[in-house]
Amino acid sequence: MTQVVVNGHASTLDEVARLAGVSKATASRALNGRSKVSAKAQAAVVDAARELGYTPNGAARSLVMQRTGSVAVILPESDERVFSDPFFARMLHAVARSLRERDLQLVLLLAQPGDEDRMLLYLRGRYVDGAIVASHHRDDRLAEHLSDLGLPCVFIGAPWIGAERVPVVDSDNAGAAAQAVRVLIDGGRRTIATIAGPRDMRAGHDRLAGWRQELDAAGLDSSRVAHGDFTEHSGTTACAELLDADGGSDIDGIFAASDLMALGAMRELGARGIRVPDDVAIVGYDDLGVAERTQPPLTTLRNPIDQMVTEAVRLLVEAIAQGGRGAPRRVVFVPELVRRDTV
Amino acid sequence: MTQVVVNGHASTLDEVARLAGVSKATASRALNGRSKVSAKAQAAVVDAARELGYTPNGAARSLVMQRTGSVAVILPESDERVFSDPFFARMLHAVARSLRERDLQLVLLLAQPGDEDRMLLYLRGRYVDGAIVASHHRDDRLAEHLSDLGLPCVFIGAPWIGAERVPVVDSDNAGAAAQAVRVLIDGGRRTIATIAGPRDMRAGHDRLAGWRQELDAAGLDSSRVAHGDFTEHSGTTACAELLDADGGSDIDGIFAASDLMALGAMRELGARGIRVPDDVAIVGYDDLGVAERTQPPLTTLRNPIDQMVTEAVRLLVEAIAQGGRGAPRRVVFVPELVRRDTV
DNA sequence: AGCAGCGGTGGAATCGATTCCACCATCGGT
DNA sequence: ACCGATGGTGGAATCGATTCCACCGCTGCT
Repeated sequence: MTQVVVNGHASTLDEVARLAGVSKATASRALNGRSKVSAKAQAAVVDAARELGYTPNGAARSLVMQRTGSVAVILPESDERVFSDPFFARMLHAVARSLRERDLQLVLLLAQPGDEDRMLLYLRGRYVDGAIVASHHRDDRLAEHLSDLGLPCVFIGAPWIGAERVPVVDSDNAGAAAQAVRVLIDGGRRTIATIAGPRDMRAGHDRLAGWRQELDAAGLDSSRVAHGDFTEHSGTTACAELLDADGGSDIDGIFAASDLMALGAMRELGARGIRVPDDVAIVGYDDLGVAERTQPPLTTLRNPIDQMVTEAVRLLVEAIAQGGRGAPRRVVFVPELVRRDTV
Repeated sequence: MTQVVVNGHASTLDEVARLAGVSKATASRALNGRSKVSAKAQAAVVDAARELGYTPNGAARSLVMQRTGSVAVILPESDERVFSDPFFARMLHAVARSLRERDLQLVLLLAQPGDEDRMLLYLRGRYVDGAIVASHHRDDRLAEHLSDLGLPCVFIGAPWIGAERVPVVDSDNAGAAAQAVRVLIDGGRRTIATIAGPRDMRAGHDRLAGWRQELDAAGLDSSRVAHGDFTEHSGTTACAELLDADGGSDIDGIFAASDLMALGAMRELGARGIRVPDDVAIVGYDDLGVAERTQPPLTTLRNPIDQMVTEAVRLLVEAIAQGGRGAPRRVVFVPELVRRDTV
């Protein structure tokens, strides 16, 4: 590799052009390859660029192109959650792959609770061409802000506020929860509790609603609810709460709104000598690896993260190409039931 | 909040100035507050800016200022590892806090194994003012590349190659490992094994070296080594390997190079009916939360992540201010032993 | 009254790229 | 031999901010 002569500062296109004996215009054309350049000029420019270790200045380039070549992934979530929940790991992995294919740089913005303002400033500064937003809370006005901003964006999971103003890729949380309940009922269970997610999150809310709706439709009791926060520990606590409530010992089925909570619940059941699935059947949600490794392996609903992400990136790229015009679209995927041994 | 009239495009300083009835120069001064502006002009500009929902264009600004106001955190690590290892969570949390205090935007770059080139292109494009690099592998030439680039950077944990060319904030892994061994010896243990980290990572290598050196100094056997990859599962496997080797049943002390591996080892010991610390004493490494919650609570070495990060950010800001000149500094923190109940 | 000094101000240069537009060869066709 | 395409090229405008520098009108001093 012929290497770089830096004399203190990064080299500019002007220097490359001078060294190659052509104008800036020709140098730019030679490097970007859009327009025709003579073979001789082409070679001279490429050599000069290599010799000087030239890389275009991003600021200058995006100033004139109105494009930065990078997109933000925004996680409006405390960072403990981001790093403890396998959902995010899987999602980021998929986003990274998807963006790589399209030659875009991923910029991850961790939006701390108190820090939204700086983040918005960053986005309004047009440091990125667009944004993908995943999972957020009830009182979050991010959708409106982004929509006001005119910054192309796609939400993974519908926001509480302003969902109609932005493109959304979602999964049918309520339908999936109903599916889980149906499986439990079909397995002969009649007293079905749920360990629900946080009330202020879409996924938590909708899965609870689906559970309730399906039980009501079947004429069964839909009052046995305990809330967790999707973590294993909260699953254990919630399960204990359910079992200790009036008539808790009647419970013969549990729908947990995440696999981690299901795992926590199974630990609690195990500790009390309650057998799964003999005494209590249990269905989780997500299927991101944990479910296969529980004892026994967990029946769950596969969260179609990869598909959602692929679609989200497709929509975002489309929106960027259109300059943000075009009606907000909405795509919904349906989670698939994965039968294992807990039901 | 008076809101924003967007007529398709983001508003510019020129528009603000016109609306306020002043020149661009005065408008800029009023908004940045560096130089004196009359109270009247000041108010007019601020009002106009609010009315138009003005935010400076980042590209234009950093083009002239030679400064972007954001710094990259580079994790040259597969993203499964990034999201499964609590080390990264804690580190990012600390970095985010530290940067927030200094009004810098954090940009997280996940450097996939095959993706370094795009990342380097991004860095050479000067989209960020500096970079913090954490944890990386043996064959990684990132330090050299960054040094060639002239981009201010700080490494957390010394890189294998080119460490002398970049500022480094490190912890004394070898010294800490030696400390662990000493505690085990002082507790009367004589057959001390280690579950080491990956050979191709600094932390793995140095902790192993410290363990060996201290045992050699004490005239004890330093041949009982099994390697893991810092995860819980690998700890279980490595522990089984140690116990099943020749004379494995003599082992009465284990130093694990991470708490997660220590946890995995304890599970294996438990499964075999070997008591901790009665039969085998064990010391972990990291103390990022897991260690307090093991059964019994784990004696370990506290990885001084918060301090390292704070110092790294300090050094980086300094380097940015100096324009990257100044000799690369090196700061080393000493992990502290946290006594709990496994030794 | 005259002049230095200072708070404010606007015009113009600057950062480093892309791209429009005008221009000049050269070539092929009649 | 002339005329219109072409294919390449460079000068200059452009993107949107910051900042240098020249300048203006005051005040306050001698």
